[in-house]
Amino acid sequence: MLSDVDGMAQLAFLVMSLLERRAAEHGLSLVQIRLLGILRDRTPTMQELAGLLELDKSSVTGLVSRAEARGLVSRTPSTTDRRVVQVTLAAEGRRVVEAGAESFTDDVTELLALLPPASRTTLRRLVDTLVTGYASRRGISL
Amino acid sequence: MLSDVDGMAQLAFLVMSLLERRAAEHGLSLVQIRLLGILRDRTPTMQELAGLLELDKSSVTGLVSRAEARGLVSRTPSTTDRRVVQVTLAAEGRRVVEAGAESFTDDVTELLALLPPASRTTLRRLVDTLVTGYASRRGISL
DNA sequence: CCTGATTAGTTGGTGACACGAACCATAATA
DNA sequence: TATTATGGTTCGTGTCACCAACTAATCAGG
Repeated sequence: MLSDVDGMAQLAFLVMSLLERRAAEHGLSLVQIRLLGILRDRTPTMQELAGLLELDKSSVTGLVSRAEARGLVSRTPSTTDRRVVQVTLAAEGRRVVEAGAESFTDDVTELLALLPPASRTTLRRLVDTLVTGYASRRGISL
Repeated sequence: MLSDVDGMAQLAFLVMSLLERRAAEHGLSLVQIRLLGILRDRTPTMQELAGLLELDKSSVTGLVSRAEARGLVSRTPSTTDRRVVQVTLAAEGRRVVEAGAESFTDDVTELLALLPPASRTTLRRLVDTLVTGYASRRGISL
């Protein structure tokens, strides 16, 4: 049996691989699909995106510019602080990220089918505890 | 509570983040630490590495060349097929990957401390089932 | 044994994407 | 009003992804 550490790492690589594959189907990279995922339910500033994606702010500038060039997102200047922009999902971006999410859901469902139903429920609980516990500890909004 | 899908994705991002941070401490990228991790217990060919890392073989050429330039790995020509090279962990590479693995183990241990001991055991079992089940299905050697 | 096909790995080109330093415009503070 | 801090961008540099094309070596078939 895999150790805790190897198990967590291997599972993470596996899930990343599924996500990358689905992102690639829409001509997107992993970080692009993460960006669009974040924008599904909020309109963060560049700084906030940098924090959420754990990237340098200059990386976020490039990432958002390339996504904007493809019509996936748009930048909205703040009305209260002229230094600030908020990033918003464009219609095309929403279409792409929803389609990707749907395919990825199929992949995860198929993966979890390796477990009996009761174990899936147990896993969901444990994963939720880890993710929300970790986010709490780091002061991150999911 | 997070859905199965969001939970798996968030957990994967979290674990990747821990790994990336530890890799960066040794001046390594995620894919570099993955490469060294693979080389801990085998000496694969370039083709095998391409398969394990799910990368184009030209990407593996670059990755191995950069690692070789840093003294982390070395290429050994095959004695049975002059087209083939096998990639081996060098002493420095072994030092780096063991140190990284140790730090990452600490991170994972701390993360799992969010769960009671019985749940950790349960999680390890479930994760093992998923990872080995998936590998079996894909015909992958872990 | 020779020839054509296939394979292993490399090279070159291209674009994405990471970071750090420096910059400009704007906001906040003294 | 002047100074400091902040938000985002630009520029330079290096990694890293893929694809096409290449070279050298191996394999299969006649």
